[in-house]
This record gives sequence, structure tokens and C-alpha cells, in this order.
Amino acid sequence: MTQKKNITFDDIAQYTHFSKTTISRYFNNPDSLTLENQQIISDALVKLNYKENKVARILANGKTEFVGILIPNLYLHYYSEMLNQILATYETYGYKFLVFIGHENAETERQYIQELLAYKIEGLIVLSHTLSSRELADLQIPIVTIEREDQYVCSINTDNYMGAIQATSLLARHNCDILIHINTPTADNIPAYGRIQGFMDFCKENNIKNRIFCHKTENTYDSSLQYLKDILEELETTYTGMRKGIFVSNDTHANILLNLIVRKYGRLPDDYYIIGFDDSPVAREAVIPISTIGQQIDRIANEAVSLLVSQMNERKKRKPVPLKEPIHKTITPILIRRETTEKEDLPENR
Amino acid sequence: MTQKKNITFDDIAQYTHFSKTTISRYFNNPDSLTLENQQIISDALVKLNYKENKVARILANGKTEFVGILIPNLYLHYYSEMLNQILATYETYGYKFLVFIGHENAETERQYIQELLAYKIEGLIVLSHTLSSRELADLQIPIVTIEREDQYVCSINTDNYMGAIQATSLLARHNCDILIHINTPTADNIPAYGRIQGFMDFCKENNIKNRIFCHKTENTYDSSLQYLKDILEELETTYTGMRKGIFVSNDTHANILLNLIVRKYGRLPDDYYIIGFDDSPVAREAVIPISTIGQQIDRIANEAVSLLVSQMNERKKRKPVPLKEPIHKTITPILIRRETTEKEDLPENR
DNA sequence: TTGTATGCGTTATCAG
DNA sequence: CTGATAACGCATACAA
Repeated sequence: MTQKKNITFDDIAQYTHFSKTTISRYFNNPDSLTLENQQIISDALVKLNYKENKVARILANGKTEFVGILIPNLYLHYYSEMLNQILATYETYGYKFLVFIGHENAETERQYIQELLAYKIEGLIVLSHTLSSRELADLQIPIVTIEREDQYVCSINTDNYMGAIQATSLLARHNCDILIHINTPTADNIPAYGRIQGFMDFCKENNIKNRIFCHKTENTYDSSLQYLKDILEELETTYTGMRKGIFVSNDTHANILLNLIVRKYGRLPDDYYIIGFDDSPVAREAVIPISTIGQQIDRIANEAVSLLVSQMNERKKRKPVPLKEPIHKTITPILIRRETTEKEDLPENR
Repeated sequence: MTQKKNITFDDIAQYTHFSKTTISRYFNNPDSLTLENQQIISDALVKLNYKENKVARILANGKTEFVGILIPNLYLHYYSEMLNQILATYETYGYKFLVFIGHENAETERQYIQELLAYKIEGLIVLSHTLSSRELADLQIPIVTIEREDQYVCSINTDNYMGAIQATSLLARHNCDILIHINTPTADNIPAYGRIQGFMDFCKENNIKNRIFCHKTENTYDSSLQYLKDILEELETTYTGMRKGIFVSNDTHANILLNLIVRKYGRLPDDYYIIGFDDSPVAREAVIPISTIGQQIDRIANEAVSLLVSQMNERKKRKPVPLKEPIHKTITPILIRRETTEKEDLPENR
């Protein structure tokens, strides 16, 4: 006994002897009906098994409540957790998200954006790096980017510089003889460059001997492994006997380095101090839990959506005042101390 | 100099002196126009900077090309990778995905489903475990589930049983004195139960001494850590000197166990053989790369969407023939041998 | 508090 | 090959 077809306001109107408009008001402005009539309609809805149709509503009022998300991948925990947190804001703001994975291909991403525009998204959150903020700004819709080049659009970023200072100063406090920073080539107009700058500035200001490794790697595990093997060898030969404080630009690489050391010595020798960045699960789950700079992904996601929502709301006003300047907001990361820097937590004590 | 408003077919029609209908045909059935006229319209589109509006199209033809996804979380790599692969099928089928994270809360999930229905999704992919397949089937829309209870709906699952056989037989081939299986309580109507069943059956058939640990843990790292610590202690005391082959039900737990052992001995002793399940990144990135049963997430995702698409297509026919019985498809996992079972790959050789 | 008429931007039906 | 007209389901001025 399947339903004949979709129930519409017309059907309800007929059934209740009200007009379509009244039915519509029941949903959008129920207080304008008598309690009695609200009840009548309410009963009719269940009786007829009405299912609302938001597509029709969109066409009529222009508000899709769609937000587009452009994200490079979900492989890195950082991105999947960010997506998770963004999606969770549905509870707060009610916006639905259309997600596209860009895979770092500019043409594909442009095509995705067109598709999103066709669905009349009200705003766009961009985590991909492929398209310039100039090009994004030309889209003429509210946009917020996260941790990427952001000159012409609003953005939320981690305070990478401060994170680097925290990491470096922690290593310094442990009286390391030399501070090492391991990274990969990073443009100086993206937030992550702060990790390098912060390290450099701190070492310079405090007159600490230091060294930066910054070579290109493929984006694969094997390539990273080889990169870190080479670095470890260099460290072992050049800085023998010195206490080495190593600030690695991300937890995945920190973990690889740690594993290489542990496999060589069966433990983390006293002359190695390591700290990563991101607070990925891999840092906590490492053979020796890795100290790290924790990005507050939940806060970043919430601020991003909040900033986007305020722009979208502005647009709905009678006389929208577009932002003169893009707003850039920064979230301070959190130092998380684990065993790779706090040597008193020995395995035996656990 | 911003555009006055959205350009519609009407504007294009006026501009080109065609009718709305012809403009519509240009998009949906261009061959029915002369090449000449196609060109005229095409030129007008760029001149007027037309942006298509799929919401209006949906309302007119009823095809949203939306598919809903209900997923428990994105914290586990398994889920985020599955989502990634599902989203990637956009390239093949063109369906857009509306994603909701259920967080294992039945009421929330029901509410999400209502929202999805309001957006007239054409089908639904469910990875959450909270709602029974009975309840899902009542939704009366095409549904495919992945790795969960699936009695009344179509599903794609990993062949967990076969995976367990592969894992267990690999351990057996290494002449282990005792085979251990570590798991958590699992209902026997969900696919993952096959991991336990396969282990038991293989041991029984081959008359191998074995033991199963299957206690409840919180879903936290610390709780898992404690669980595995207890197990390790038990193994060390009860099976001293025996060669232990351990099949852990997932890579995260396998990694925790491995780390406990490595921290104790500085290496993986010869009497331990370990294999996990899932092929998560953590298995490859472990201090000693962990052998595992690799779920073919890409294939599962593709089969799931493909199965869903075929149902959705059937629905669009004049005389749809609904499935008499739900279709269940199974994907065989792949044995991935790494160092925790192939001891000849010693650290020194790498 | 309720109803009428019209619009949202496209597709479908039926002519020509 | 092209066009007029009626859906699609709801929202919103404007009236009453």
C-alpha cells in the first residue's frame, strides 16, 4: 500500500480547508495561527504523512542553507578532523555541507566550484591550496579559508609562529646543544611558514646554535622515510655526543624519525629531544608518545563557520555592507608535552 | 560594477530571440538545435555570464542527484578513507553527497535522515550502526549499507571471515605454538564477527591451540592501552617461551600491543608474531611495520555507490521493479605481509 | 488571523 | 527544429 505521490501544501490545504498560505505559515510563523488551528494542521500532517520539500522552499525564498567545502584530501588526519568539526556545526547553524575533495588539481577544483555555485551555495570554505585567494575572491560569495594563502579572503589560521616559538623554547629549556628544524619547502605567504620563521627567530634572539633541513620530498611515506633517514645519518655523524633538540614540522615525520632512532637504539637515547606539530593521533600512539604542538581544530572549525555565517547573514540584509578588508583570525596552538621531551616519564614508570 | 541579478533562461531567450524552451533544450538536448543556433546561444551565455541554477532544475524534473551519507565518525581512518572514496565517485556518476556524522546517537541520526529526505535525496549510504536495517528499509528509498547489520537492506561488506582465515593461516605457517585472537565484544549479525568466527574455525579445523581475548573496552586510547597491557602480561606469564601468533582485530590495537612489546624488549622478540586488520596508516607507520589484512576500501566504496546507482536508476523507470531480496556483496580483503610476521626483514636490512 | 495572486528558474507536454 | 504553456512546491507582498 504505497503512497500515491508526494503530499503538498495543496493537499493539506484541501484536507484542512485552509489555504496554502496558512499551511506555509504553520511552518514559518506558527504564532500567527491560533493554537486550535495549529493543532488541526499538525494532525493533518501526520494523517497525510507529509514530508517537507526543502528544494521547493529554496527556489521560493532563495536560501539554500548550503555551504561548499573544498578540501585537498581526507588522508591526513588534520583534514578529516577539520571536516568532522565543520560538519558538526550543523547542530549550531543548520547549514548543510557539500563536500568536494580537490586532490590538488586546479581545473577539477574550478569545476567543483561551478557545480557548487549551480547549487546556489551561500558560502564556501576552502582548505585546498591550489586556487589563489585572488581567484576565490572573484567568486563574489562569502568565503573563509583555513591554513592557506589568504590575502584577498577571510581566513582562520593557527598561530604557527607562536607554535614554533613554544616548541623551540621547550627544546631550549632542556639545554640542547643544537636545535634542529626539519621541514619541507614552504612558501612564505602561507601560515605554515610561521613554523620556520618562529624557529629561526627564537634561535637568533637567544643565540642558539641551530640547523634547518628543508628539502623537497614526494608526498609519499617512502619518500619521507628516505628523507628522514638521510637527516638522521647526518645528525649522528655531525653532532655526535651533542644533545639534539629536534622540532619536526609535522607529527607524521616526527614519528618516522622517532621510529628510525628507536629501531637503532632500542629506545630514545638521552641526547635526542623531539617535538612535532599538529597533535595527530600518530603522535600519541607512537612507540614513545611524541610531544607536539596541538592545533585546536575544533576552535578553528567553529571560528571558520562562524565567520562565514556572519558574512552570509550580512548578505541577506536589505542593504548589505560588504567587508572592506578580509578578516583574518588566528588561533593559538597548545603545547602538549609527552615523553619525547619529558624524559623523566620513562617506560619503566608507566 | 556588479551584475544586477541572476541571469535566467528568460533573459537569454530575450537576448537571442529564442524561447525559454529552446534555451533549455540547448542544455539538455543540444543536438535538436542547428549548429548555428547552438553557437548563438553559446555566445549569449558567455556574454550575459549565465550561471546555471540546479535547484530550479531539481524542482522541475525531480532529480536532485543528491545522495545522503550517514557515517559514525571521521576519527577512524577507515571511515574517513571510505568517505573519501565515496566522494570520489562523483567523477563517475555525478551524484553529490550530503554528509552527516551520526556520533552513534539514534535520535540524532533519525533527525538527520529527515533532513536528508527533505532535500529529496535519491539514495542513502549508511555506515552508522545505530539504526536497524529494518528501520532503514522502511524509509522506502534506495539504501546501501557498509560493514554493518544488513538483513533488510542492500550492503557491501568485507569478507571478514576470509580475512581472518588468511591472518590465522599465516600465523600458523610460522609454526606458532599458540594462536591468540584479540578482539572486543561483537554481535554475531555484523560482518566483523567473521574475524572471530574465521579464527575459531581455522584453529578448530587444524587442531591448533588457541585463545581468544574478548573484553569490553571504552572507545578511548587509554582504555585500549590498559586492555592490551593486561593481555600482554597474561601472555608473558602463561605462554613463556612459546611462540605466540597474535591476530588483533584492528591495526590500532595491534600497534598499541606492538609498542608495549618494543618498549619492553627494545625490539620485537622472536617468539612474537603479530597481524592486524584494516591496513590503516598506523600499521605501515608503526615502529615495526605491522602485517595486516587490508580492506579494499576503494572497491567497497565503488561497489556501494554502483549498487545504489542501479537501484536509483530502476526507480526512474516507468515501471520500476523493486528488489525482491536485498543484495549483499562481499569484497575479499588482501593479506599484507610486513615485518611483524616476516622476521627476515630485520631492521639492519632496511 | 487568514486568503489571493504572483514569483522563483527550470523542465515537460503538446502543438506546429 | 521551435514555441507556448503548464507544471514543480513553496514563500511572500498585498488584501481582507
